[in-house]
Amino acid sequence: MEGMAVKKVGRGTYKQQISDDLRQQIADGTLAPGAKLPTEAKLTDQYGVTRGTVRAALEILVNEGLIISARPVGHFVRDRKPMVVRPQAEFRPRPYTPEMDAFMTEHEGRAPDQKIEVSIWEPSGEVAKRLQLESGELVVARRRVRHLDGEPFNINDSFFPLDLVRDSAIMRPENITPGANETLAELGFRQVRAIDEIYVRMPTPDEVRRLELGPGTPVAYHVCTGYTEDGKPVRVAISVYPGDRHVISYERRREAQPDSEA
Amino acid sequence: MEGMAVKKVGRGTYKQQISDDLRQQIADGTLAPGAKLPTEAKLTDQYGVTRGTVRAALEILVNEGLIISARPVGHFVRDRKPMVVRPQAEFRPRPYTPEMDAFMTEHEGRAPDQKIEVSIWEPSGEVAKRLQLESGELVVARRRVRHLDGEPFNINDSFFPLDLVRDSAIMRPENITPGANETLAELGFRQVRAIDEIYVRMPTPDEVRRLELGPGTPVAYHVCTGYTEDGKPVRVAISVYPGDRHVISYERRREAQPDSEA
DNA sequence: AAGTGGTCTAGACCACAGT
DNA sequence: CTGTGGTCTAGACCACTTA
Repeated sequence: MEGMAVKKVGRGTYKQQISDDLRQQIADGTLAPGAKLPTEAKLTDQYGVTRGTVRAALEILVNEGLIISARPVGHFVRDRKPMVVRPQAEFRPRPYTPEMDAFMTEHEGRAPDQKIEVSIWEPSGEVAKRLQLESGELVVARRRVRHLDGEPFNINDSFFPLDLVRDSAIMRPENITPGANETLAELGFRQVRAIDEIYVRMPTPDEVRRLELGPGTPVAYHVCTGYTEDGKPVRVAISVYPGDRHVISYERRREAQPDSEA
Repeated sequence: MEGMAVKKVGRGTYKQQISDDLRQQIADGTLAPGAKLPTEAKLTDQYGVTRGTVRAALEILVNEGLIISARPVGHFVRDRKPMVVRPQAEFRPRPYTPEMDAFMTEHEGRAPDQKIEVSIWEPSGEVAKRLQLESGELVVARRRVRHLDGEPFNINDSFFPLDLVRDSAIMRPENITPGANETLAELGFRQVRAIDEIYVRMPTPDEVRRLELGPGTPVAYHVCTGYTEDGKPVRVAISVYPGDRHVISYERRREAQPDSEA
């Protein structure tokens, strides 16, 4: 039988030994993707520890994103990237076709639910700093969650200084067909420069809620700040990409294959 | 007093209420970066629950990467990006200066420890698939962990089909000054195309060990596959970037500020 | 020596799905 | 109903660092 008793035999704590054992079974296919793990009670017997210890071991695997807990049914091996997602997505720092998302999505499925929430906000410190706002200045937030096949796919929030866009199309919750950047340009704030920052981190509870994330799912956090000719920041776009639903992928041609000599 | 008893008052489980409370204190600066949290015993008193429940709450924050546990000293608010790291790093899909890393690092500090482990491996499924190897074919692995100021900074492993590079400079553990790609080109395998894939996920235990990662630290996982003119894959480079030590950052100029209208 | 967090046990009650 | 995982309690022992 797999999962023999663990007491006194191996190295490390019990929960480590147990999670290592299960992780190995997942890696070598003994526990295939989608397979149901033994119940906590069974694992308790097999390994000869208490339920709490078994749960601690399972929690490790949950936090690694290897298994999920489907509430009163059991634990299951997670489908690694069962994913719809982004084959051949564009990742181009430089303009190719205007109005193209730096992380433009090629969806075979549909992407409905362009519900955009427009509201006036006191900006978070992060946004205020990038827009160089004095304390008390407000921003217009255009917040949306993009969906794909009914599932939340990513977060796409944009922030503009309220002073700049008051009464413009940007403040209306409809989709802006020419694009917010074009609207901004018509208001006299054409962006000529942008700084992109990409962070990798665990999601906030708010992101967990909006994207319906499971445990063990990190996100890529992309902040794009757009500047006008004279260096004034006029727009901050924040995108959040769940790690389990996205692969950033691109292709390079010609000579000089980077990634350094190793 | 902050952290009043939690029983029966708020919504959600106790550990949720407690972690929410602490998270709020971290967000609003009541608990500044680097600050020490109350001991588990104190929190136990303050919230009126058992130590196990307090620990469950703290574990949530640890897994979110908000706090760290410095073993027998206490829990501390994590310094968000206290980081050396990559201001203005290049992120250029296209060649600018040859031999430049797609994720080239600008280090103010030093980057010693270019220890490279060269070994002959049975390739993992991931590598074998990308190199289109038959089962049984071996690869040469050049594995290294780059350090910055003595701390592990990222993983940089390259894999080449053994047949192609046998007895070449690639099999020697020294740094290859002209670059592995140049060496490969001299062997007749000039790369003209590369496919990059970037995943965001939690680290494997192996990565945790090599990079000395703490809990709650996701990684960006970058796979670069290089192809010759006739479409033969000759090189797979795998880089792993800890989320707590890297910011991928780049700047764009000129018109067309992507990131889509929102 | 004292105090910290890390681990484990033993037992209890709950909400929720499927039978 | 039964069985599942989710939560919580109460108490114990340990390893480690610091004073």
